Amino acid sequence: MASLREPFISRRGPSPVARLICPSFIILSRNIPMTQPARTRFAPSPTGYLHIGGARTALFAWLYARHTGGQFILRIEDTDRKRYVLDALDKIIAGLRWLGLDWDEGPDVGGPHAPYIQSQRLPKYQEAADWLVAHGHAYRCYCTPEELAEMRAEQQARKQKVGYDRRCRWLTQEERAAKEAEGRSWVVRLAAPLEGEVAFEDEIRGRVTFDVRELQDAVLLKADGYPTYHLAVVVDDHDMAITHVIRGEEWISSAPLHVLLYQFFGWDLPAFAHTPSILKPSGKGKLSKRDLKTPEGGNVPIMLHEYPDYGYLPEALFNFLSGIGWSLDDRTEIYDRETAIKHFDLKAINPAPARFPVEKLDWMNGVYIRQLDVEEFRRRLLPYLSRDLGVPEAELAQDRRLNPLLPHVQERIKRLTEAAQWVDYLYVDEVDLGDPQSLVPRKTTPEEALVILDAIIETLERVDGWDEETLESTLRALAEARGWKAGQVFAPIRQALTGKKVTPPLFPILVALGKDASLTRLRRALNQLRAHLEQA
RNA sequence: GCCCCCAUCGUCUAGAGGACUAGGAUGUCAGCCUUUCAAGCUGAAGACAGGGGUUCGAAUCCCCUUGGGGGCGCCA
Repeated sequence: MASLREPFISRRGPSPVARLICPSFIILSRNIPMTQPARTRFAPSPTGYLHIGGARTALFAWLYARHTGGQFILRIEDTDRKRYVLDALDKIIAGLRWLGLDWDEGPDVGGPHAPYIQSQRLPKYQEAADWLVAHGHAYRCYCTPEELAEMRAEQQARKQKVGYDRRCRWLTQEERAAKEAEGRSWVVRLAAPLEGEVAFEDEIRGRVTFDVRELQDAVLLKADGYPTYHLAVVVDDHDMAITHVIRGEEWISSAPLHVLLYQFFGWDLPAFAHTPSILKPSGKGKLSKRDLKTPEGGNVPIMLHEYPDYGYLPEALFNFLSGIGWSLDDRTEIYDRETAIKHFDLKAINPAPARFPVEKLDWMNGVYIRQLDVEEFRRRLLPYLSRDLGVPEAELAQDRRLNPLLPHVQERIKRLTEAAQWVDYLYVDEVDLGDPQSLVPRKTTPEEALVILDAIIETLERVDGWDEETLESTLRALAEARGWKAGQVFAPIRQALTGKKVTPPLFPILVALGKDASLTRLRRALNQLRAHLEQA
């Protein structure tokens, strides 16, 4: 039996973060020096996609590893075979990479503690479970799911506490032999102490204490031979020499279970940090992977892998996410990865749950878009433009008409998906002018508009040089000469060229369209307005 | 129901007993700029959940209440 323990002995000797915690009394050795490189991990389960709250937990774990110069590990917790979602893993990994998180060890990159997929580590958990049973820290439970359901129903009916009543814990050797002779299948349950306290020191919240009487004899090994989360996480975190267990606050309740397991195995305790959850924008409940699409009250997606599609920049999302529950200082909102790494600290995380501040994300994404140099903006934008305009990307890449417009589009959008609406008029043969009345500027009669349009066309036909400066000075001169306000001249042009009343600045549009196309559109508008007037 | 966690502008946050007339950001509103819309600039409104303590002094420490969140599975 001794040999079974062997694989679980720390490879690194006594950990500097050691905490010895026993029921009823607590001995703590505190204060991990910042200089200690941390090994953190993110351990998603492919039972669903990764939601944005989970992504932030991953982000914090990554930041801490990088801050301390340690390692970040990706581990897949796929011990639930019933709820496995086929494409979840791919989407999770793609999402994390897109966000800019990289791992030093993981299922796809390997590492000294491979495999990093729990379903491939089954013997380790089984050995661990056997060891616990052999040492009296766990026992086999032969109850069937039906029996347990019945038990729970009775407890509820009698308004008793609901939970496993430990009936199999007290079975005699003979009774056990009989159950096994029946061919009953069994699970392994933790034999939790009957009284005392378990406590651990949370990096974010300080000491958290539980009365062991609140604990259940939790299942560690399922009837199918797979471990539950509780066993697997402890065995793997120890085996992989994780120094800081960083996970969502929904795990606080089961943390004492894990502390007990460390203690039973005789392993050094890692540091724990339970990150606050991110609540739905409404504030009602935490974000969940069952929420799928966009949260109520917002048009922002919940699942990480959908963010690219919605036109968000990874560096913007990174910055944004890091700012929920943590802040760089008392005034800096925009900062890059390196700066975040430099300043990050688990202890500075605000333990209070936070709503998902939808509005702030769009603002920040806009800031990042504007920060891009135009070439980079163009490169990132093209796939979106292609998709939203229905124009092949190769064609767009050749299209030089886009160039004069790009800086103006960049200044106007918060998400890359909004770009198409600012340039779509370039990709139609004839613009839909709608009501000819829209060609008539404010405080202008239709007759006067006709005159203006006519004058514009005549002027532009004769203009020498088709660049922004020339066009602007020419048209302004026209307005001045005829006693029109600049807006009276610009508005009909905008409408004629784009069919819209809100567009990027006019002169870049004229340049983008070119002289011929511009004049064609202007003449067509003139004709429509004339026809409209004659009809009236 | 029981246990655990949490509580600063609408929202995200700074604040670890005196530097607080509570700072920043977002959102909102107003003004400037202006060819539309943006961007930018300027300004305004806007918070320490309530009640008890401790202290010369509390947003900061303690207790209670209230409110919110999480957990109580052979799910993670």
